[in-house]
Amino acid sequence: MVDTDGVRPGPRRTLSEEAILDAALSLLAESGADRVTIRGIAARVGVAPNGVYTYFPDKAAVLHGVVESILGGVNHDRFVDPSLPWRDRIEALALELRGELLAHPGSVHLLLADPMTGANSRAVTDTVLSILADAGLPPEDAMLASHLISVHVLGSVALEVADPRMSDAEDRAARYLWGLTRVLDGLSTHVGAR
Amino acid sequence: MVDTDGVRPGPRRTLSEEAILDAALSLLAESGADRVTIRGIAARVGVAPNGVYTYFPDKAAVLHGVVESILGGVNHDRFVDPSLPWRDRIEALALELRGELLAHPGSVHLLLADPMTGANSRAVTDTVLSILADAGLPPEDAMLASHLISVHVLGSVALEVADPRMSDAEDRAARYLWGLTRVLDGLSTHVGAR
DNA sequence: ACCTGAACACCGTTCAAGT
DNA sequence: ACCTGAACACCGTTCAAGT
Repeated sequence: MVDTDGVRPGPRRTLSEEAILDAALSLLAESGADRVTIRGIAARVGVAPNGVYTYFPDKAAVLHGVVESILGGVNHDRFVDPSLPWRDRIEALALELRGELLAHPGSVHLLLADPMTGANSRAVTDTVLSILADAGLPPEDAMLASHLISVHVLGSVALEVADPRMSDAEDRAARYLWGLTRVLDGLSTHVGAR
Repeated sequence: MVDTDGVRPGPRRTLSEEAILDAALSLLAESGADRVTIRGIAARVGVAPNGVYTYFPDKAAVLHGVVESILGGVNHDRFVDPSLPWRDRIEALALELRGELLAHPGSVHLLLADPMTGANSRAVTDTVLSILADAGLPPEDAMLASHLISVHVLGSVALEVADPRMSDAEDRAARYLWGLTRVLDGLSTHVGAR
């Protein structure tokens, strides 16, 4: 899950990349995105503030690792079965991603600010692209459709996290699905007219 | 445009809410969202760092004002003509909003983090709702559709600003329109099936 | 190679004081 | 009422030093 190549024993390596990311994730879950701080992480893993820089070059790299770690929790096997209708597969993946992002409030904003440049991010995109290819979309349209789905997932969750006005969780889930259905309808029309 | 009620003369009011917001906007345009700083604004308008707090209670209020100021630049008159096809009107408004947001890089993230709680934000939403009502959508569906369109506009621009991989501006605009067309197709299907 | 103490250049915000 | 100086409690990051 986590990139750990280049790790060679030095004098007492008390930590690991993963330990730092775990600390960052728990900070994210407990206190929100703006409390994910190099100094907070260092305190949680029991090291001086600058000790973190042995494992990551800067804060952006840590946040990148956090995003990758979250996206690593997605199990792709459940969406690759090509015998299922492509819309059901996209819908299931979109629901899974929403759940993963909502489980870590603040992670959406990290993804929106530093998008899609990691191995696990690409893996999700590749899964979407393969489903769309199964649906009969030519590669160029599949790219556009994949981007559209990313926009919907990330945009929806970002607004959902930020806006406390719609208090009922079930209503928010229904709204998410309603929008996703419109998007998939629009894509279906395009597939039918290809 | 800017909320200026409650302004009464005191001993030498050297500034105004608007002057502070203008400073914030220029900072946003020049240096990006994370450089929009209370201290930076204060320096630009020639006041001590805490002088800003005479005009705004905290930084969040300043950012809120910035968002409102940006959204105040949208001229709604061009989208209210009900004789035009509703899809064209939504499309024109969505393009206008994208332009406004791209003109101030970083503003999207402000909107995604503090959404829709100001007068100008509501004005944009109301315009969308009235267009959708003209299209024949019942109020409940119009709310869902309006939210879907917000998600698309904000999500698209956020990813566009953050991701420098697609370098050609024309390609990015085409991608935006492609996605918007799918969304509007999905809504058209729903309108037709009502 | 790894970790630390100390420092640098920043933040947002508060508070007492001056006018 | 408005503005300031000073301070508080933070940031990310660097650098020289210790092991």
